[in-house]
Amino acid sequence: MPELPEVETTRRGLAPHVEGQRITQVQVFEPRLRWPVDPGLAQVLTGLTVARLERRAKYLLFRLGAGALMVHLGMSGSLQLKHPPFERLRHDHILLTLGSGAVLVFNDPRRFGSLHWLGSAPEDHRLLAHLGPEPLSSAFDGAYLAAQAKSRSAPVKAFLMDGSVVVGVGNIYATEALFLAGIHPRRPARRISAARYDRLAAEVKTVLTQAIAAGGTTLRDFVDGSGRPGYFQQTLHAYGRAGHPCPRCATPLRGERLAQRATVFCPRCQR
DNA sequence: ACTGGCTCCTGAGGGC
DNA sequence: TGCCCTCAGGAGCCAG
Repeated sequence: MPELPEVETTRRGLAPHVEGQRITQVQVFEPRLRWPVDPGLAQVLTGLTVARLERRAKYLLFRLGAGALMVHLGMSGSLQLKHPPFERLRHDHILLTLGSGAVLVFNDPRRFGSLHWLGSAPEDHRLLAHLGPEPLSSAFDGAYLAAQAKSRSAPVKAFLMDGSVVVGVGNIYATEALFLAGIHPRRPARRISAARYDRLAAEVKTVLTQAIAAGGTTLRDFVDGSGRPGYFQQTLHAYGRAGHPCPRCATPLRGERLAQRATVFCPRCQR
């Protein structure tokens, strides 16, 4: 399920193959995604050239002139570069043919992903305007987290996964960062010291950086721009390991539901 | 200003 | 073998 490392892995893999390329054909086979695909998308994109492929939060931004094509992979989406002839697979919803002859294929079984055309000032779009800082930027640190947490009674895990606080930290990496920082996921956000937030911010950066280096986490269906899976799942300490011994103290890890999400933690190490 | 719950969707996996 | 049920989850949205 794509979180920030998976989206960044996709961006890095695709960028050299799409930047500078003209979009020569757009085929929409299934417009019913998280948001309905604009019926005019094919018309507006055709003929434009991709200047740069960027990422903001978990959104990919294909910069095209003054505008941008914004793509979200949802939780089962992938963008792959394919070379004709190839067989269109089930759930291949949208195909973008490039001047090079390669085809960018958007596949998404659960259709939680989306494509938007942002005609001008992309960062002002309602889906981007209220996002928090990037977790790997200098704007994100313990002091920032502590300040944000001041009036928050919600569990720290929900706080950490709130995109208006910090972007890109989904269930897997929130679970891992809290484990590494030794913080109980249910602890109210405002009841955590500044020193512990320093540690948490550092662990978020560490786990995301390592996951990017490993090509992301593939639990079921994530593949990068070339169809390759990630292998960070081999490094997970807590996520998906409920009932197994804690890697640190061997106490059985506990699995619970928190804010509609599967949550795993060590009842002894995490306070 | 926050918080928690609901919603979209398909496929995997377990039980029988 | 096959069917049915449950679960998984990103994140926008809404009611309280």
